[in-house]
Amino acid sequence: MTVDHVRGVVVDIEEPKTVNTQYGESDLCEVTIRPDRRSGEPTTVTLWGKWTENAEVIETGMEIAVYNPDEREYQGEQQYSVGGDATLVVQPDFLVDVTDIRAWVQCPRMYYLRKLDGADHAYPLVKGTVVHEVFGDLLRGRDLDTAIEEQVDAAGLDIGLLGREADEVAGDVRDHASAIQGWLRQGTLTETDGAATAADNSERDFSPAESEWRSEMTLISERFGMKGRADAVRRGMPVELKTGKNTKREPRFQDKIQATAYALMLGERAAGAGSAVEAAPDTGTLLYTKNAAVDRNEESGDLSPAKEFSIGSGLLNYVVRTRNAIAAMEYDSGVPTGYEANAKCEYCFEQDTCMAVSGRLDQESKAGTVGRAVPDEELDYFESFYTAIEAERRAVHREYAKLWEQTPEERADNDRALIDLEPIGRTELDGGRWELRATGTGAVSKIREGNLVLASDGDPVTGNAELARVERLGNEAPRASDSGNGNAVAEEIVVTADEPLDLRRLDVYPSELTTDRLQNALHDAVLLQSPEQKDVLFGRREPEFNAVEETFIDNNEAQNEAVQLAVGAEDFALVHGPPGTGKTYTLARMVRALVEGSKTPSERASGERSDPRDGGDRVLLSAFTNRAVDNLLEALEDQGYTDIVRVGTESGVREDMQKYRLETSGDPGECAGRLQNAQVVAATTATCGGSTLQTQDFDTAVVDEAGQLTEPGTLAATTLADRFVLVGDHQQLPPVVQSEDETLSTSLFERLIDAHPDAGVMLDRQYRMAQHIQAFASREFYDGQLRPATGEVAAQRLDDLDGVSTSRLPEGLRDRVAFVDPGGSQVGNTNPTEADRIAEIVASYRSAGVPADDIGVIAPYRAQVAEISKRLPDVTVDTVDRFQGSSKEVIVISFVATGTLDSPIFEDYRRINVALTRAKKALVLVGDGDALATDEVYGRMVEWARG
DNA sequence: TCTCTGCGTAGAGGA
Repeated sequence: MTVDHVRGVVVDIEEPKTVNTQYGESDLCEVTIRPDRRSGEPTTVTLWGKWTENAEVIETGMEIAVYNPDEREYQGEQQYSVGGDATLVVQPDFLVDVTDIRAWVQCPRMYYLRKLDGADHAYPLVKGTVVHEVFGDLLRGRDLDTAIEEQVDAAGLDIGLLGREADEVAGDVRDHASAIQGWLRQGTLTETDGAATAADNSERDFSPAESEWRSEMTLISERFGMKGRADAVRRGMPVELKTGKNTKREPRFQDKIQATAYALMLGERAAGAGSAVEAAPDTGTLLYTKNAAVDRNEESGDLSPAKEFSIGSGLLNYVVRTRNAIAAMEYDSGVPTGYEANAKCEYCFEQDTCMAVSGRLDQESKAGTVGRAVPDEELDYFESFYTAIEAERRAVHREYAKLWEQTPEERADNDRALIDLEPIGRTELDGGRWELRATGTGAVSKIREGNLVLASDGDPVTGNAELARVERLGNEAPRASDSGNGNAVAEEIVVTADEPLDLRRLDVYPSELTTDRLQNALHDAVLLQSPEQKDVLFGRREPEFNAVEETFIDNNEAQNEAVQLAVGAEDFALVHGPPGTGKTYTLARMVRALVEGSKTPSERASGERSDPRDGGDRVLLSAFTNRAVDNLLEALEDQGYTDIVRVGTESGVREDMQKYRLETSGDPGECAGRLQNAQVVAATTATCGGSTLQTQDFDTAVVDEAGQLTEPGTLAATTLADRFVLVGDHQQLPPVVQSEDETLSTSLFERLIDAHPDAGVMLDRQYRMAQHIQAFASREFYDGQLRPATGEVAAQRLDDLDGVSTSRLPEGLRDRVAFVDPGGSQVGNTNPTEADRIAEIVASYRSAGVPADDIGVIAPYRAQVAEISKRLPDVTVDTVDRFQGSSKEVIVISFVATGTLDSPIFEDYRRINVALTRAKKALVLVGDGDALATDEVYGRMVEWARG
């Protein structure tokens, strides 16, 4: 029997050796694996020829897979060898980007520098991007002039930030685009059978046949652990557009490698279970548009920018071996050592960065080093965070595995996808995008409106798949066919995408963007910040403050002190804001004080005031979520401050804050000017880590909800400013971290507040909860220091609401805090009996006159949230995590668990702190009293609630 | 094995 592949964990590797075979001398290396699909008997895999190069980087413990192996039985044992048509894949679960393979081929150092340093804002990049967009438009049959005009307009902000003019860029783009168009016409001519003439191929009727061309194809390979996006595919063959100059006759090697990688993945799609190498297209095309642009201007002969090259098994396997080298190097996810370089450094444009990074990290490098190494504690810090971020990257890679799960059980368990959708239509939108519609089954998934998803015709890996944005996940009335079971709700699903397809499945698109930005923030903070700025981060110096006498808020001492501290801070200030303490109001007041203040803290301390337009701080306002950023803007607006620019995506920014949103398209000077002249810039931390805001700097960064941010996440904002203010509550939810690594789960806010308690102020008066509701949280989480701000706050009750009478409530719900044990039992992550009871409880409050809008239901699991929502369509029902930051008059909490509390969700007590402190006037806990009593803290909570 | 938001995706070029 032959198998299409073997896969397993490496348990032993022999030294490579050279042997004589019937074909002459050959290298071989024997690797022993413990296969994961067999009984666990060790199996020998022999690597032949060039595959032995990979043997040098393979370590025991790594996983390898061999496709189409030569198989033979030797002394009763199955043996496999990699040579001929077989392919070796090292660490198949580590997904390597095609552009990373390209970088590695240039120089392995380049691969690491890209990862650490991120992209800079450079004209060739912006121009290249615009040309690529125009290329895509031409393939979609659009008119050249319109395409250029629109795409240059779309890049307005980037062009403006580089100080360029639209006309100038349009001219440059036209040179490239004309070359493409000329070549496209030429191609159409030679391939159109006889009849066509040059005249027939006028601009007007030129339109590449749909079947022949496919632009911008997303490719994800399970088999090769590789992903990327091809510029275009023509008759199944990859076409890559290069806007750089290449004066050589031959295509550049790294460009060939890039196109070959796409060819390999196209081969995998074509091959089915067969050999991807054999099925791969045999030709690749590289379009060097600058050559043609130069030729045209010089009126020299060759107008064709295209260089074709043949793709053979040698090149395809080289791509796989390079990919393997990267995956193996990433196995221990260590900081690059500096020894990776194997290219010529002499002409390298990254030489300066390369030497600087090596110098800072105290490494040797072939290119040499500059600068002094950062202190040991910083090296340790860098290393531990680098490793932790890479562990997060691994977690993202594991999410990709969901894309190729195929068994019905796996698919049913997959809450990262919406499957079995029924396509109901598509519409072409302005600008060439498509709106795709389908009806869904109402299944529970992580996918939400606004998310970026992979939309497909049913199979996201081998089928037709496109990145898409979820526009609507609306519920409709149940379809007639669903009326029997009563709980399946058909929903209309609307997405937008670049290309049309039959919408049958949506998958969460696992993006490494966050990990990339965290890595960049770490690099910027440790390797680029000045030693003085880093002193306070590494505990070498206490943060300094100037005394500020001015009163900013006159009815709340702690709030006033917080603003004074922030205004007087030379390095940083910390504001600890427990639930309902007016954190957002204080923050807005603080931002106004910073903006109005004079330039230096010492000047501020002496009370001098200069013209706010040129004297005040330039402030960066940031938070982890778009919602938190928009809440801050709302508070600023409420206080009459509107000199704000909000940077972010259209789908991320709340409707009423769109008026502040920075337009990224339009007149370059206007776009850039708006950003550059803004006194207050607001954006999520992820956006702060992006290239747009990297062009900006600020006097003060103010970061809200800082307790929810990882340390590098916070640094993405703080590295853009001279000093920073962190506002948050480390007794509420910590950052969400997917990997086991604990390094990222403590926020910078928490670390600094522990290390420098004097640099922080705790807001201790809360304006939200009745006395009895806040009592438990105050005692358990805030040392009893959290108090109601006024007697009115303390004494508030439901009867205060118009038309509400608690006398109409059942006995057990009349107290401000109640506990209900409905019986029932946990089913998966739901508890239907509890959901029923919660629906009854909510109905009681409704009968007593409480509007639906004043009631909120909180559950630990999404599945239970869905269960309750079905019964209460008019009431806000959500997870604890998503309820953080808001509040309701009445809160009902579902605990789901029965018997024991063994789910990890109950381990972090901060989650219950958040849930309990959402209520203003009434709080009902619904759960299994016995299960809750098994834990000390939950036990005390039940005691308190039973009152 | 539970919580989950971000980001125009990835790639755009320089010598």
